[in-house]
Amino acid sequence: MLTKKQWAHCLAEMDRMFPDAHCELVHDNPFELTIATLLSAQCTDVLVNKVTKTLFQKYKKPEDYLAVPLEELQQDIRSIGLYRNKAKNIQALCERLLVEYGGEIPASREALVTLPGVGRKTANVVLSVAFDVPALAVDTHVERVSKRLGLCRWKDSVLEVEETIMKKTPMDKWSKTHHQLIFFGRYHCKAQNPGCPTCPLLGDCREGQKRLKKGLVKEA
DNA sequence: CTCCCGATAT
DNA sequence: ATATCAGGAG
Repeated sequence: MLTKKQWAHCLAEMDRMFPDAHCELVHDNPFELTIATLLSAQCTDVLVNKVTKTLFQKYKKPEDYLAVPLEELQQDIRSIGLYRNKAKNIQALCERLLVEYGGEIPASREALVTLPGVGRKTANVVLSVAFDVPALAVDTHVERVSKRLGLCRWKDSVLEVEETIMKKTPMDKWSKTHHQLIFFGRYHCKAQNPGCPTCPLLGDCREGQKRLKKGLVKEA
């Protein structure tokens, strides 16, 4: 497992690698961010942004998503994948927003996770990005990077990963660290062919050291 | 645990 | 051909 000193070094290096890490889901308000994050499940944010560019011109408010047949909304987001579940969740979400929350996205995790299609990860994204509430969303990148580094255990659940990172990171850096871990996972420590040969974190990385001993890390 | 699912990279 | 992508629900 990473020591405190090693994690501090990782944070410093990621600061150098990705000083402007940020949310790459294009949005103008909490409602749009919630829709975009819901759509982003098992899909690249590039594809999500391509769809929401036109989607957010057609649908501005919850009422707009409920004014069309389900099949029409499905077609509008078809290229995203998982489009039947997502379209159904969006309409159910909008219905609940109008009935329970005056058409606005609630700013508490307890309320957010009760919304259709919104789990803990999406709730944490909305909380931290839209409402500036301390939270740390663990997505596929954050989970993979944390486990490769040895920041947490391989067997940890996403909730355990979240708790571990929060415990080991100052609260005022949760949001920045969250986005830096995503950028690091997306652009450097990729799922396929991780960039170990040029990685500034190789010396601290559990998986990287293992690969090094196996001769899998060739010099750049 | 399985299912949902199209687009893209490898 | 196969793996992966800002997951969530049953």
